[in-house]
Amino acid sequence: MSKQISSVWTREPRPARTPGRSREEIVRATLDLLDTEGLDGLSMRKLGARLGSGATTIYWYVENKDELLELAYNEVWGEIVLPDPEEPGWREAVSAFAHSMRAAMLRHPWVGSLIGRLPALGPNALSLADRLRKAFTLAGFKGLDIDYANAALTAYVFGMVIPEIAWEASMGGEELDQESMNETFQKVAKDFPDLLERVVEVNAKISDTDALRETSFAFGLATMLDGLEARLRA
Amino acid sequence: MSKQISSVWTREPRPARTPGRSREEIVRATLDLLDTEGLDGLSMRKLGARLGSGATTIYWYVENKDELLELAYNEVWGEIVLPDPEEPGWREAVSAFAHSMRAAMLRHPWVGSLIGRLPALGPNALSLADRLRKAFTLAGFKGLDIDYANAALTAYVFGMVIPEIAWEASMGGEELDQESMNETFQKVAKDFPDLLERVVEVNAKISDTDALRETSFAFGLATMLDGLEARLRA
DNA sequence: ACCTGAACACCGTTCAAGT
DNA sequence: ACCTGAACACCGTTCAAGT
Repeated sequence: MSKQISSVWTREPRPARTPGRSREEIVRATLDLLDTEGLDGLSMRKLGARLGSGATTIYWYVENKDELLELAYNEVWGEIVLPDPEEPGWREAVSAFAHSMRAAMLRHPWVGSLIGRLPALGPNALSLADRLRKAFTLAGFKGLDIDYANAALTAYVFGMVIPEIAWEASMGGEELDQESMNETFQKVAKDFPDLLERVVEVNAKISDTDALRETSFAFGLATMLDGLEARLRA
Repeated sequence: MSKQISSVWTREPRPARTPGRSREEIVRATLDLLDTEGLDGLSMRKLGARLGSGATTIYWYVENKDELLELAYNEVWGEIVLPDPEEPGWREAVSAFAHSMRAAMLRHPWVGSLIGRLPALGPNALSLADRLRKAFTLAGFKGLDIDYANAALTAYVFGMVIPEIAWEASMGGEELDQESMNETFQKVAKDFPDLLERVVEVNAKISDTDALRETSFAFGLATMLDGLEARLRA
């Protein structure tokens, strides 16, 4: 028993006699709290209250708050769908996976702050990695390239969605109309006239921010997949 | 004056008479504290102590802690280098940028938790976006494709490095030898024999984790750039 | 085996008061 | 104009004590 990574998943879980409370129940409440009140809204005391127990009861089921977050994190991974790559072809399967991953992250924006802090070692994350590996193997990748392709694709999704989440958060949940958007940029980007002009121009042309983001996501995804296909031919 | 995004950069800064203390000095101290003690190590009280003042003095220069973090975040963007794309060609310039961005993030791992929480509206981020736009314009991208290319590339870098940071953090600064690495995975991935076998195999072959990560980064970067070039030809 | 409340050592932020 | 300390409303976590 040498040094280990600190994670819920490296510890043996409690036998889970499940008398009244259970780890399952706690995770569900945690997810609830995170989804409604965000990462800052989650505290052991609030969680305890929601479970009708003392805050410190939770420490019986979980070593600390980070473990709780790892458990919740794992649930998000469980929501991501990867279709069977045999049937529609690997590119379609992987593309659907990417969109599903983006949707899951946007549904649970608090993951944006977790990805840089907690490792994804839960069964759901590993299962997905396993299936993604199979998709890329089927595509024709060999050896380490399978893992590289894996990493590259998920990295792209992470990297697109994480700043999306930050953007959403900074608007505090309120929709920003086009005018105040431009006002903000005028203030912020006044030393970068080219950039500013560009943003105002785009804003004028495209009113639906969500659609723009989706298009941008699709562009980069197609680009990444094209690149992967090119590597397959080489 | 309609609704604005909440950010340091949308407020007029203090006149900055700079008698004793200054925003500059505070930002430097903040960076110091973040780099040595991490995001959790930064508190207004500790920062005040480091500046030889009361904790609440900082609130004269900054509205709240998030603004402080935005200021620090901006500094990191300032460290990223983007070579003149005219000279070595856009692909080389953009590639150097990506590596420089990764290096800056690894130097300041706390950014990993910020990217999903704070918008990057500081002058350094905008200046970089401006220059990156120019590089992609020079490459031959037109209209919105310039912005899409921009987003895709930076997303890739973000997405690769952020989990790298999480991984590093979860090892608590200690190097993990190969054996305990395998031990960890055996515990965690016991339900995914293929994945497990693969990881152990790779670990046996490649001892230098840093080098593996760099290779993986280079692979995805090349893939993304290939994809972008393909789009240019289309 | 499970749950509790008190207690400890922290937080960010407000604000009246000082110079 | 700038800085202060006290105070408020929180935190995560430990631990002796309860059932």
